[in-house]
Amino acid sequence: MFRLSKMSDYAVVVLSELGRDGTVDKRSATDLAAATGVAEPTVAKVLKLLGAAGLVTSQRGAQGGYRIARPLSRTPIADVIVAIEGPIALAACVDGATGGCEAEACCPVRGRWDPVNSAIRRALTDITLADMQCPAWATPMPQARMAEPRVTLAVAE
Amino acid sequence: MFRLSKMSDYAVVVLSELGRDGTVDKRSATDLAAATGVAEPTVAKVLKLLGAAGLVTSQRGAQGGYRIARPLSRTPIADVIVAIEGPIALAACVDGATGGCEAEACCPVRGRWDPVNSAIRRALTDITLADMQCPAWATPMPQARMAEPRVTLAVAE
DNA sequence: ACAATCCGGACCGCGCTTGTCCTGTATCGG
DNA sequence: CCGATACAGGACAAGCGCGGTCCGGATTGT
Repeated sequence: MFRLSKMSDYAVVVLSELGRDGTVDKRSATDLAAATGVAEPTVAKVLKLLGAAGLVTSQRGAQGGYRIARPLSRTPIADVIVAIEGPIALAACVDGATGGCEAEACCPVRGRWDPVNSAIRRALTDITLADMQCPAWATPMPQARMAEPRVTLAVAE
Repeated sequence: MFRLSKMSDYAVVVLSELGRDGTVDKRSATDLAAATGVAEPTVAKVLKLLGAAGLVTSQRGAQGGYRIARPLSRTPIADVIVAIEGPIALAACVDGATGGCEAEACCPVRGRWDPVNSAIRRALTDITLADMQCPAWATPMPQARMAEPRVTLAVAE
């Protein structure tokens, strides 16, 4: 599988809603939760992470809310994923995984995932959030089709 | 992160060892465990999965062992990942995730991960196991450097 | 100044992945 | 023919990260 966390999915949903057809309105977390159907605390958490990464700006206080920092077409998905999940890397032995594999006989293929990581990084920076927007329902949030055309995409199998 | 499971890493290590400089020798799981430094039960589990996917052939009984089905240059990493982790997909709502998100207000971006999945699939099929082999230590398994040059690869951050 | 409202950080339970072990089966050597 | 070796398949326990929730502090409008 590839287990991109569900949070990143939520982030894309929220950002898409927040930047729908170039809107720069201030939207509250509660409002976004209602519009996207995602639980409110979860939306708040996602927005928090996105704010820390600079993808959205926040306005506190009454009548406050969130605003997108850049248009969707200028926001590669890589940025969203990094904001939610941290640095993109494939290898298991990443960011000091408690002692580095095993002390003895350490990974013979250490660092060999680099070309793979680079390829994926490139793929993810080439696609922006705007590319993920379906022009059809870019306006009133249809919210119709339920659960059939899963994404899955088997490779070889 | 991207959380490619550690098992896939082991699979690459084991396959690389098994197909080192075009060898087609029969190797036992115990032998491979000793050569790679990975725990033997884990090696057995990985080899089992690889065998089910047809990436290695097995010979049971005394003097049995495993053999690679194809040279490393003909084995894209995508095959290995699919063998270990299952179909490659990024979205969270994959393979009937118990009711499909939430019944109501289902993912507004359903299916929008397709271009991302395609791009990653392409990147993973373009790189073979041979590309991950460092020509320098393709021969006697140096097993020297310990734990410094992590893979990590931050994207934007 | 008060109150409504919203952001920020901390916390905890659940599920998955990881790693191991055990039993059964097939093959080869003696 | 029998025993030893080595793979096959499943079940099982532990560790960890994710997901989801809550509460406190800050801020703005009235």
